[in-house]
Amino acid sequence: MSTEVKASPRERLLEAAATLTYRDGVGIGIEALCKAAGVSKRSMYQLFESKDELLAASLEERASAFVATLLPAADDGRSPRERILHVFEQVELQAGAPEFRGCRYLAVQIELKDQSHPASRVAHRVKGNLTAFFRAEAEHGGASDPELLARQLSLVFDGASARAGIGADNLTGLIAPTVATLLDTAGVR
Amino acid sequence: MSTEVKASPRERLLEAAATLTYRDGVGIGIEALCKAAGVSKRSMYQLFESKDELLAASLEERASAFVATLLPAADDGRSPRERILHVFEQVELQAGAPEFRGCRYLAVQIELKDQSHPASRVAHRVKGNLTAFFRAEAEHGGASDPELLARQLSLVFDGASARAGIGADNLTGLIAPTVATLLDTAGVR
DNA sequence: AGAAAAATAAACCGATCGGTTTCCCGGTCG
DNA sequence: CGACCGGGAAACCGATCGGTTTATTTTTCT
Repeated sequence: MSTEVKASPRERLLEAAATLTYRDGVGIGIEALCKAAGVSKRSMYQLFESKDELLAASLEERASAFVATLLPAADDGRSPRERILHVFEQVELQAGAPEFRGCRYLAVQIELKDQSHPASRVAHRVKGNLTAFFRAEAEHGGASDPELLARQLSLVFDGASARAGIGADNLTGLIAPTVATLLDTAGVR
Repeated sequence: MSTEVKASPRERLLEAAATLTYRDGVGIGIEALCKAAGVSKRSMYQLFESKDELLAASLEERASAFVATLLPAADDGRSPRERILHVFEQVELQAGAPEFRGCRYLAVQIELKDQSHPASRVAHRVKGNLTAFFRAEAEHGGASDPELLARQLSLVFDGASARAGIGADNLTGLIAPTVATLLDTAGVR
């Protein structure tokens, strides 16, 4: 029993940053982050250049969990249509949790406004990857216009998670028929 | 020519608040708002109880312009389908402007996170009104499930403006076919 | 045990936050 | 003229911001 019974300061900081910025916004203070992580500011600034970099790194680290949670396994036997629907089933599932606040990557970009901010860049990349997944599946599924379908699905993804995040809609019975309609129209059976 | 050659301090404050919070976020300082409005903090705090109330009031005031810009005239001769499409044409138009940053009401709610914040409540109401418009038109247009269609359209509205606002998509050729697909499926010709 | 390295807590920095108060100037009255 | 008064400029308040530094403790290594 030698391997990592406890998380490293770095991991704890990334975790705290991800959790607290998601709940309270990027305006959360460094002091609060360090306190939550049980790490001194001094150590934090040896591990990260700045708050901006910590924020960007925490989004980066969460990216793998993001895709792991949403995307289906790379080679499961299911059809492109089923694989796409799987993503939205996961969104609806997450939206049920009371602490759900929408897609963190969208929220960070909206809060920061500055597209050149390191964290905004990470967020932009992660969202680009999701769109790329949709496009690949759309192509594989024989969509009439894979690029269009991918953009439509990304739009629905962001719209759904945003509206659920602000409590404007609980998504029940909304996502599945909407996505199905788009898939049908695109010719993805 | 006696009526309002210049805006009142109150109007200037509301305008400055709307402009600056839209560009820089709700974290913008009171000092900057007052400076931009050409009003002293002293006067500002005589006109508004707090920053929160100023923010809420500025959103409230912008609400009429919001609906005036997006919604068609109440009694133009067009069909429900055309009236719904009109809204999204306006969104696509606005998204072309370089300073466009997505729907301000959605942004405010995401930034504040607190749903009980006065400004969040105003935002929630305004968005509810838009959904109500969609629902009314959906009913009038004979949609098979007006409530579902209204939620779908709201979802597309928020998704589209959010993604355009963060520079993830320029919406060109995206909204019209998407909305048309939803309208078709709902049976709104 | 004792030197060396690392990590902590906390003081500190200048700047800014939302909000209050003081001061002072320019009008408008009697 | 002189008393008044609204409002602007700016000082001021305690709190917090991101970030640095000091001093002390804890850990590690020999």
